[in-house]
Amino acid sequence: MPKVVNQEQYRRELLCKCFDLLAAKGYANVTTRQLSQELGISTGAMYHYFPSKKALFEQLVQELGRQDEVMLKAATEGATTVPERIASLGRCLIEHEAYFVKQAVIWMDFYQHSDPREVLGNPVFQQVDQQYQRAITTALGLAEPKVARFVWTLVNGLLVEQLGSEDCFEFAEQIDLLVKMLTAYFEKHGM
Amino acid sequence: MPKVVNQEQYRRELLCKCFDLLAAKGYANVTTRQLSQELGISTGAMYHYFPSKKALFEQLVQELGRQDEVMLKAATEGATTVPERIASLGRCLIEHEAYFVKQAVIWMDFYQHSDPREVLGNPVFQQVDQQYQRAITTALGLAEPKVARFVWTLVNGLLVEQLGSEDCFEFAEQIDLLVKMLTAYFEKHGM
Amino acid sequence: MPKVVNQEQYRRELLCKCFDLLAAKGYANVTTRQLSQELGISTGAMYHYFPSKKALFEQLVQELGRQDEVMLKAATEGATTVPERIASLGRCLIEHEAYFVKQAVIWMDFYQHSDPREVLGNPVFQQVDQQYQRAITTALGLAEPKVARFVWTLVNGLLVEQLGSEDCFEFAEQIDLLVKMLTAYFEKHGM
Amino acid sequence: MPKVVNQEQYRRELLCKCFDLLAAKGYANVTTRQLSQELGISTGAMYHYFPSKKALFEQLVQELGRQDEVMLKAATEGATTVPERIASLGRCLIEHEAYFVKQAVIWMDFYQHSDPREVLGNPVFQQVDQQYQRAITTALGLAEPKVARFVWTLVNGLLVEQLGSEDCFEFAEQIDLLVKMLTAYFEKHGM
DNA sequence: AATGAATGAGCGTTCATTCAT
DNA sequence: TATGAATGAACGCTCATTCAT
Repeated sequence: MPKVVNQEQYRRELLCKCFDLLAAKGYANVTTRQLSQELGISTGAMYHYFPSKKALFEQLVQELGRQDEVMLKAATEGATTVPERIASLGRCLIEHEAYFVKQAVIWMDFYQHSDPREVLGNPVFQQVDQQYQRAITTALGLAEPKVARFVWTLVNGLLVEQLGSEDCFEFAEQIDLLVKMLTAYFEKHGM
Repeated sequence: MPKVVNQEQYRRELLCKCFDLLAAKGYANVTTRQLSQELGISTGAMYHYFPSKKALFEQLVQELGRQDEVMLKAATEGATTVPERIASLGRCLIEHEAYFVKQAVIWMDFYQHSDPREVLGNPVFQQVDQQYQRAITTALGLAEPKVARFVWTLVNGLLVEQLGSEDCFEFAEQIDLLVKMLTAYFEKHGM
Repeated sequence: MPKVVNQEQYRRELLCKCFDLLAAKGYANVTTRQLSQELGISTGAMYHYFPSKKALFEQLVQELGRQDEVMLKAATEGATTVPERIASLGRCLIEHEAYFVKQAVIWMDFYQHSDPREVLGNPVFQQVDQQYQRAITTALGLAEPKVARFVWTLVNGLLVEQLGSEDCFEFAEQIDLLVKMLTAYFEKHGM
Repeated sequence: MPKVVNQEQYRRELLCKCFDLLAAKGYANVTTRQLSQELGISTGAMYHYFPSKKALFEQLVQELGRQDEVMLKAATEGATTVPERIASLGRCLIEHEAYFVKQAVIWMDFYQHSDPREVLGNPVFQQVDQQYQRAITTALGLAEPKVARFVWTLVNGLLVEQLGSEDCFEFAEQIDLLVKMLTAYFEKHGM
C-alpha cells in the first residue's frame, strides 16, 4: 500500500514554503539545493512534485494570484461606497505589506525571466493578469477596468519602492497619500 | 592627467554600450562574454576597466543617475508654475519612455542583487537615491521631499508595468491620469 | 514447490517483456522506471524479482541463450548434409532477422558493461558462450568448434551491420553471400 | 598577445587522447570529468574545444574515419593482384588489431546513441560510411561496392567478437580463415 | 594595454535504489 | 507481495574570474 498523501495539497504547501526564500533572494539567486533544503526534502523529491525549477516558480505565481483574489474580495466586502472601498483596500495593503512586497519581487522576477516577446502570450501571465484585473475592479466596485489597472499600477510602484526597505511607516504614509489622491481625483472628475 | 580623463570617459562609453543588453536580458542572464562582445573588447580588457561584473553594474547605475539628474533638470527648466512643471515632467517621461523602462529594469536588478540588509547602507544606493530625490524635488519645485518621493514612486510603478509591454499609448494615457491626479490633489490640499 | 515454479516462470515472462525496450534503446538509456512501466508493475515490485538492473539484464542474456539453443536445433533438425545445414541456418537467420538483430544489440551492451578484465571470467558469459558454441556446432554438424565460432562471428558481423538499418533485402543478400562463401570454402578445403 | 596555438591540431590531439578511454569503457560510461582528466585539462577547457560530449564523440568518429582511409590505402599500395590485396589487408588488420577492436567499440556506441530513425540521415554517419566504402573498395581493387561492404561487414564481426578478449592468436587465425574464404569464393565465382 | 585559453566550483537535473506503508 | 515517494551521489554543462603571453 503506498503512502497516501494529498499530492495537490502537499504541492501547494511546498509552494508556500518557497515563497519567502524566492522573494528574499530572487529566482536566479536561489539554487534548487537551497529550495529543497527550505522545503525540508531532497532535491529528488522536489523534482517528484515539480518538473523543473521554472515550473515550480510559475506554479507559485499562479498560487499567489489565487490567494490574492480571495484576500482582496474579503477585504472590501463590507464597504459600500467607493471611498470606503478605497480605504479598505489601503488598509488591507498596509496590513499585509510584507506579503505584498515579497509578491512584487516574485512578479518582477517573473517578468524578467520571460522572453519579452512571449510574456504577453504566456498562459500563466494571461491568467494571473486577468485575475488581478478582475479582483481590483470588483474590490473597488469600478465599471472601468482602465482605472482599476491604474490603481494597481500605482500600488505596484509603492511595493517596488519598498524592496529592501523595512520602513513600515513610510509605506503607510504613502498609501495614505494614494488614497487622498484617488479621492481628490474622483471628487473632481466624478464616479 | 589627460590620460586619466580619457580613461574615465572611455569607461563611461563602455557602460552606455552595456545598458541595452543588461536591460533587455537582466543582470543574471547576461554573461561576461556577452558583455565583452557587446563592448567589442576581450573579457580580459573588460576586467582591466572594471574589477568585477557586479562593479560594472553598480557603475552603470551611478552613471544613469547622473544622466537623469541632467535630463530632468533640462526638461523642467522653462516651466515656472507647479502645474507646468508637472506637465513638463510628464512630457519628458513619455518622450523617453523606452529609456526609462529599461532603466527601471536595471534598477530592479540592482535591488534584487543586493543583500537586503545592506542595500540601505550601500553607498551606491544612497548616492543615487539622494540624486533622484534632489532631481525630482528641483524639477517639480517642491519644498517637501516626501511628495517628490511619492511622485517618483508612482512613476516607477508605471515603468514597471510597462516591462514586457510595447503598448506606448497605454503608457501615455496613464501618465496623463497621473498628471490629473497630482493636479487634483494640489488643488484640494494646496501647494 | 509449485509456488516456486510460478515465480520462475513469471520472472521469465518479465524478462521477455523487457527485451524489445532494451534492444531498442540500449541498457544505459533505459531507466528502471521505464522498465517497470513496460512490465506493468512498480519499481519496488521489479526489485522484488531482480536484485538490480544489472542482474535483470544478465538474466535476460541467459534467457536468450537458452531460447536460441532450442531455436537453432529445431531449424537444422531436418537437414542431413553440411550444405543443407548451412542453408537451413541461413533461412532461420533471415526469417528471424529482427529478433537476432535486437539480440546483437543486447549482446554488445553486455560486453560493453562488463569490466574487460572480468568478462571472460564472468560465469554468465562463460555459460552463454559455451551454449552458442555447442548450438552452432550441433546445428552445422561440424566436429571442429573453431569453424563453428568462425561462422557465428561472421553472423554477428552481419547483425551488427544491420543496427539502425531496416533494409531487410540487403540482409538476406549478405546471408546468401555468406552461404556461398562457406560452400566454396568447404568444397576447396573439404569437410 | 594571446597564447598562440594551432586550435585545429590541438583538437585532434585531444581526440586521440580520448580514444582509448572511450573504447575501454564506452561512451555512456565515461564522464566528462574522466575525459578531461585523461586529457589533462579542466572540464571547462574541454568545453572550449568541443561544444558537448556528444560532439566530441562524433568528431572522434570522423577523425578515425580519416585516419583509416590513409592507413588502408598505405597497407595495400604495393599489392597488384586481388589475392595479394586481400592478404595485405589481412596483415594490416592483424598488425593493428588492438586499434581496430577499439574502433569497433566506438562505432557500436555511435550506432547505439543515434536515434535509429536518424542514423542514416546523420551527416557524420553518411560521410564516414562512404569513406569506408571507398577505402575498402580501393584497397581491394574491386569494381563492386557490394562485395566491399560484405568484406567490411565480416571484418566488423571479427572485431566485435574480440571485444573483451585479448587472445591475439585467435584473431589472426580467424583473419586467416576469412582470407581463405574470400580466395575460395573468388576462385569459384570469378573476379 | 590587450588577448582568450584555462580554471573549477557550482548549477539544474537524473535515476538506481530503498523503505514506510 | 506491492507501492511509489524519497534519497543523494553523480551527471553534463556554465561562467565569473585569472593569467601566461
